[in-house]
Amino acid sequence: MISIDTRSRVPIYTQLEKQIIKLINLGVYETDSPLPSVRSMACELGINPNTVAKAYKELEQQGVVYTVTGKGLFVSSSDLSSVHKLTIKAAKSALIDAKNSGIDKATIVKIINEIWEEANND
Amino acid sequence: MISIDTRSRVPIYTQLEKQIIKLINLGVYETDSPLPSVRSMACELGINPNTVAKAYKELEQQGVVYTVTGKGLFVSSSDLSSVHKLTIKAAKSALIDAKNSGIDKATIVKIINEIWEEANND
Amino acid sequence: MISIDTRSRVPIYTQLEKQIIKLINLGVYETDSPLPSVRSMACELGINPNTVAKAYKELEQQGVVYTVTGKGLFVSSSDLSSVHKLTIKAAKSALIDAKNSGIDKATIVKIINEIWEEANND
Amino acid sequence: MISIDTRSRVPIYTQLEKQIIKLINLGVYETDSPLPSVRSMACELGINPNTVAKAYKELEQQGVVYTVTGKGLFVSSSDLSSVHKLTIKAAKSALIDAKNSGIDKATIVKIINEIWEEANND
DNA sequence: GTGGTCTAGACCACC
DNA sequence: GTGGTCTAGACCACA
Repeated sequence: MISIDTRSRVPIYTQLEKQIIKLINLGVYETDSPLPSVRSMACELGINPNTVAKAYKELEQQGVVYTVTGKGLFVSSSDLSSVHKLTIKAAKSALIDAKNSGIDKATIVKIINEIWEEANND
Repeated sequence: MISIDTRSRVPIYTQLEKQIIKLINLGVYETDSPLPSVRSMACELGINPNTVAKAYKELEQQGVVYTVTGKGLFVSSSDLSSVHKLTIKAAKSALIDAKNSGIDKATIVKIINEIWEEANND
Repeated sequence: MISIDTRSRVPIYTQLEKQIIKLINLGVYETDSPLPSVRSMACELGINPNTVAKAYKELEQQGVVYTVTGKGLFVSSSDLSSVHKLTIKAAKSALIDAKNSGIDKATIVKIINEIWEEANND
Repeated sequence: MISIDTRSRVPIYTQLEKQIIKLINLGVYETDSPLPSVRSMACELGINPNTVAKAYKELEQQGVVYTVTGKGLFVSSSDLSSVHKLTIKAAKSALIDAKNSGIDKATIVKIINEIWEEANND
């Protein structure tokens, strides 16, 4: 379910973080359920356990998950607000980038309408 | 006209690239007109000439500017569409992520209005 | 009477130790009276008996309780002064740090009042 | 100026963080001046550069220092408020610990008076 | 030169 | 079993 591109310039632990957040959003990892252990995740992805641990620790600092000593990492509840904040922050950053490139507001609004209209057809 | 934040995690040459593209959009740097020389730009911004050279080189690779040997760098007649496509693609991706997280369309629209309203004051 | 926060970074056995000391101070556990057995304590708190045993063992090493073979653990007649000395030493060290940082005495007094005022409601 | 106890149970990077904060408080590391580089600090203390990097990164997340890419780490200004917050937090934590151990408010107040009265004699 | 990332492998504390 | 810390050493991006 998680794919890592070791050749990408974006750090592996960052890729992991983003994909875990996505999976939490999609409900694959449920509130108060454990994430895969550092070792098993590392083994599955073929990367170093330290790298997984780094991603996990950052997620904990962001309030997305919490540690139970000796048991593992669990998805934090709190209405997923931490996750939402991160997602919104990322979107805002991309939009500011667009504005600074001189992209028209109308262009962006059009894109948004496209994205959310599809949802209405569900 | 160009401001560099040395404390930012965004590389200086990237900041420079983005701001030059913005200035071209605004018409400050006109088609077939020369950009400031590497040395003068570096001096003005108080940064290393190598850094300016790197930004210029990337802009040339993107087709935004072209070199005239012995004369300097000139703004290409290209409509920047290729550069914009990348930026738009990134923004779209972030927005789709937001939608998938269950974030409200209204929330996004509000953010967009915030970002572009500042621009209306120009 | 004892509450354990499994999510806390403070080890469970440490939480247990501190709360037992507090209860002895409050007179809930009286001198030469027995503490709950490892098993019953573990069961009541929903934690591992090994963890309770570890806390009990440390309390014994600190002289807070003593073992009567075959009967259990009893509250020592010690006045806890040795345990308190350690805590006071730690607090004093933190306060000196604060002073050296140029933090105002009033700020500290205010914090103390906040902390102990809650206690007055007991 | 910095001493590390590798045999202590408190992590090396935590010891480093605390001592750096102390040195900033004492004015040894001045605002907008660079900290020793990761490598030189590691060499001087006889520890691994990664460990130093970990301490530095945490300090940055706490807003105590900022990174200038390719240049190094610099002491953040902002009236040292970040540093103060950390120091106060540590003191508060120690005081709560003391209260929970059943230590009297009067005892603490006495300690505070001792500490700050010495200052008046300077 | 600087910090940042990653790996490999060791050891520890906690449960 | 779990996560946390530390080391040794490699490689990269940035200025």
